Amino acid sequence: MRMSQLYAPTLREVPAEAEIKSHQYMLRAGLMRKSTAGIYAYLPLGQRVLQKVQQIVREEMNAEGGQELLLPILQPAELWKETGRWEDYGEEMFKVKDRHKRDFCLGPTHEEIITALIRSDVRSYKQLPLLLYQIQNKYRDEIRPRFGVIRGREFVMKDLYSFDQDEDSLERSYQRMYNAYERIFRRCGLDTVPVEADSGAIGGDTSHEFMVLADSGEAAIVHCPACGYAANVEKAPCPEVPIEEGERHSSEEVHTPSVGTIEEVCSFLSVEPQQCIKTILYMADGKPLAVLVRGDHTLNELKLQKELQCSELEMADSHTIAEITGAPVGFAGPLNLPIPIMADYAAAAVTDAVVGANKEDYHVRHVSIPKDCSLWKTADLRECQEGDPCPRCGAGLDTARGTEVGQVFKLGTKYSTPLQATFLDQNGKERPLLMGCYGIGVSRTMAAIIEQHCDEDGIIWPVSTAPYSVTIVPVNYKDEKQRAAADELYTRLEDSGIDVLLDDRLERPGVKFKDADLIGFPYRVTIGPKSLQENKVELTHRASKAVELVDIGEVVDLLLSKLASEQPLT
RNA sequence: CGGGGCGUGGCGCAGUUUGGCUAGCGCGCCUGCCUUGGGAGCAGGAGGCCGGAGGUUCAAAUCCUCUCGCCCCGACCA
Repeated sequence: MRMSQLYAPTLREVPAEAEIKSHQYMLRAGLMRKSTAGIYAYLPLGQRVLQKVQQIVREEMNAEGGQELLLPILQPAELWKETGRWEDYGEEMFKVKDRHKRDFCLGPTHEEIITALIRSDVRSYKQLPLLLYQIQNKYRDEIRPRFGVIRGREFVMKDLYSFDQDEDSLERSYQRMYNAYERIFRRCGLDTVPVEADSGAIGGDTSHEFMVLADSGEAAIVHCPACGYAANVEKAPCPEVPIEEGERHSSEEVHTPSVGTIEEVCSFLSVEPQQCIKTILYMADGKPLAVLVRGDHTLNELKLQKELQCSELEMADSHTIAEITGAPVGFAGPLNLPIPIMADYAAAAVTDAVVGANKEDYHVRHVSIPKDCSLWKTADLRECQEGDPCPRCGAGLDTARGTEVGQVFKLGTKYSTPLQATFLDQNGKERPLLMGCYGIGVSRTMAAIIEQHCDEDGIIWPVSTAPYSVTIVPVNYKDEKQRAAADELYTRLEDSGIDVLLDDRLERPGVKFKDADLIGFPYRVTIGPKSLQENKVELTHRASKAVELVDIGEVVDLLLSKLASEQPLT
């Protein structure tokens, strides 16, 4: 490809809307443009990268026996109603109506549609295991699209669905995918960490997320430096805390005028946050409930929801809080509350606590939660945090942030049962299929690669995902000698199968160098007047900035070997 | 949805508080000259219903009302 023909509009200035590097560079390097919030058009360079990532995904999926197919994006509501997810997915689903007023959605994922597809055609254990996948656009009406393509409303995703006859077989499918994911991300040049994860709206029991560690990441994870355990904070369990016999104080009400938050209470009463108890009121399936968490802890709604087994859970509004506690927000407490009280293990063990008094501008101190409160139940309800004991080995956990690029789930029969996807086993007995699903956010992966591979000048593509591996930059394309050398080298590189871009623009060299660095081609061949007299060209490695003078006749072979050695083997 | 902010040529912004002449600046774009090893220089030029709709006024980018969009923080998620 010739740069003069390529539609790659680069920007000198950083678009105001882009906060993080990957977003800025994707816009500046001309990889994509925004259409509307969370929706992007991919320009030729971006599309090439996307295709490279997809190709890696394809190869690894195929290597594990996956078969690619293409599924509808526009999906009928009926299927989603059968699994209950028409409601469960809620506001996040793009819903549309056709001219007959029938309900459809733009598929946020494809479990329903693929299960419905295979249920009529898969009848026997002899057809199993079956691994089917698709790479296509998915739609989620995110509350807040963010970070460019990292959290878009339209995005490219690969999903593979596995169908097995028993748990052992499902476990094998799961392992194959897990291993394939490690290979895929390695080939993309990504450093990922697999973490134990909650399965959220997709469902199922076992799940791992593949995280790219980044400060800009939206997910918080904990990991153990001692044994290697790693999990999403939503998932990591916190231990039960033994209740110790503390010194018995008699509780007393204290006047705490307009002292609402934990910080205010602590400084006002000179106590530590560990001694304060947050009383949070929730509505679970319409019924009120109070939850106690220690002041230095964060409630984990996922854990709470699981413990309650409710389908709808939301914090009570200020009106409800006032009605139940008799006090404005900020003064709720567990004493004499007319609703069930659940306590996190750690909160339930506090024997000298400060709690809200259910009375405006009053708190109560020296409260023993185990003795003075009538708790309905105690459970693990808080988010794991730095320093908490590792659930496997007990060592102190570290925290980090990450962007999720892939997730694998064992779904079991969550979809096959309601959708009646069954097969006949060896004994002629009808059984539901055991399913797994395995997603990779392809467009998000592209952004994650940039996050991990960039510097002040721009992107530094790994060879495996670079839009072009090599760019040829003649310092002055008007100069006949340089032009002839550039053209010839361009042809030879193309002939040898290298993705090469010739910057034949009549721009000044600085402009071309800047663009080359910004777009991030792994190698740049500079053809300049001085070295050309000795039949040499400069070969610059984008990542290391190392420059070597190479005999023009040897460039192709040298590049071929360099490119090959940089592609991670599988 | 709650809180904050922003909509002015392709990009980045000024002008809005305190209404007033042909609405500016930098970058990019076009033409010519010149230049060619890190986003050159000179000259000329194109391009803007000031997000939209109402209103106030002799006069609105500027004031008022409504509306649409975008960005950031939070609650949700791959």
